[in-house]
Amino acid sequence: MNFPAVAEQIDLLKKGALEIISTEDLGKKLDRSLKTKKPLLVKVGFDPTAPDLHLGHTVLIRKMKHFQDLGHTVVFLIGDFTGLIGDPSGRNKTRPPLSQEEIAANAETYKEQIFKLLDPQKTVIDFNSRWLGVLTPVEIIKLTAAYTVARILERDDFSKRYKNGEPISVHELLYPLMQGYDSVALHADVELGGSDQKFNLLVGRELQRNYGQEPQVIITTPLLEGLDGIQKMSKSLGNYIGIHESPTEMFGKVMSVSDELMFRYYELLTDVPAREIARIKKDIENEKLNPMTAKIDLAKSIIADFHSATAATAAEEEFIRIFRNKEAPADVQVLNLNADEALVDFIVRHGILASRGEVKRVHAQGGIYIDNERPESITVTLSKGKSYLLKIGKRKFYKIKPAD
RNA sequence: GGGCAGGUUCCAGAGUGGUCAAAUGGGACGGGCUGUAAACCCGUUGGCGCAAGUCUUCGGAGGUUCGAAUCCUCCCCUGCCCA
Repeated sequence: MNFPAVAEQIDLLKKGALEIISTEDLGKKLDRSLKTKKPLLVKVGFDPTAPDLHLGHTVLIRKMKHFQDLGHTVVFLIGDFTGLIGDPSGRNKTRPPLSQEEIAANAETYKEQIFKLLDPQKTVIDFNSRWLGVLTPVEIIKLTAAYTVARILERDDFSKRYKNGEPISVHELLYPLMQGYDSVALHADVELGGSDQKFNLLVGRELQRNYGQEPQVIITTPLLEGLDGIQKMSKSLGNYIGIHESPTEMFGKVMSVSDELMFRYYELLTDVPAREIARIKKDIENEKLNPMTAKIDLAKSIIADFHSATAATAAEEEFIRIFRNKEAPADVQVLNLNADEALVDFIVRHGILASRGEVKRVHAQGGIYIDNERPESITVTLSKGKSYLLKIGKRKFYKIKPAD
């Protein structure tokens, strides 16, 4: 394996990374790997719970990919043992233990999702129950002796809970130690994680030192802002783009992102070099480039990652058709009409809008179109045997026609 | 077991006997503008009804009252404190 020069490697690894502890150590490790032709072992831990990844998660996965592209070994570690504790950061709920079957099934789901970005040939999948599950009590005591309570309580969420007099179970304190022990067991050279994982990653360093190993370098990735540009992308906030979404959905969602947030997405969700991003930004400021064009390119790049370049182009054409040319999309949902029916009734019956009141409202605001014209009244009759194009707002299109 | 604070429309959060379908903010939706589903501006945001109006809604069940989200009783749930 031929590795690129160290400086070049660091350049790539730095992009979109929040923090590297330390860049110097990273340089040394890369340098050594270059000389010995031995790839670095890069560890990234994931929860064993059913994954449903969105672009926020891919920031980290992309960083894994960077290591792979540079020829290093990436271990995708499923925390099936630590999952029994549940990382207390966030909430302090103990998780119900998952069965072997569930864990295996979740691992499959993970694979199917991460291999959209990662190279299956170069990805090692491992489970930490392999070594944590066989630790003896003596070994566990040795592990717990390697770290002090005061240090663990430094962790932000622990200290907050402690100060507020909220309960902290003893086993929760073990979580960072167990995760750190993973690094010992794997002899990890590098561990990647989201910025919220910083503390745990640092514990890995300490433990490795304690077990006579060279401490791992840690790289944290930032939390990606959601579509609103303010809160972090999450499923529960509904401000996410899921990696399973259709190209059309993805395209639209990317286009709905503010021009400002677009650059952030460029940085964290594409492999466009930092230099190039800066150029795009400048061109937009100088009005040499239309922000919309840049946003279209971004959307296409993201879609190409999870679908294909062809799908990306198709999504673009569709978008332009609908929003610039204000035409109907290529594939319009077809609804059948077999008897005369008032417009309102038709809309409500098909659940397009929730109630007659809502139809009334939207109509009053000029949001209902039949064959591109605003009907006088919502009680106009749709005649059987005829075809209509119904448009509600800017995005909902329906073709009404008799059943075949 | 005891104490305290709470449970309001999609969310947050006002409202403490009529003027409350319920302030305000967020979100969502619609319109305008635009090379973007950017930004910005305006509007809408319980059901039925063309409307007047009417029905259902403020944790649950009862009750007081001409009238309750607002008062009383019991119950359920959440958070914190004490034991």
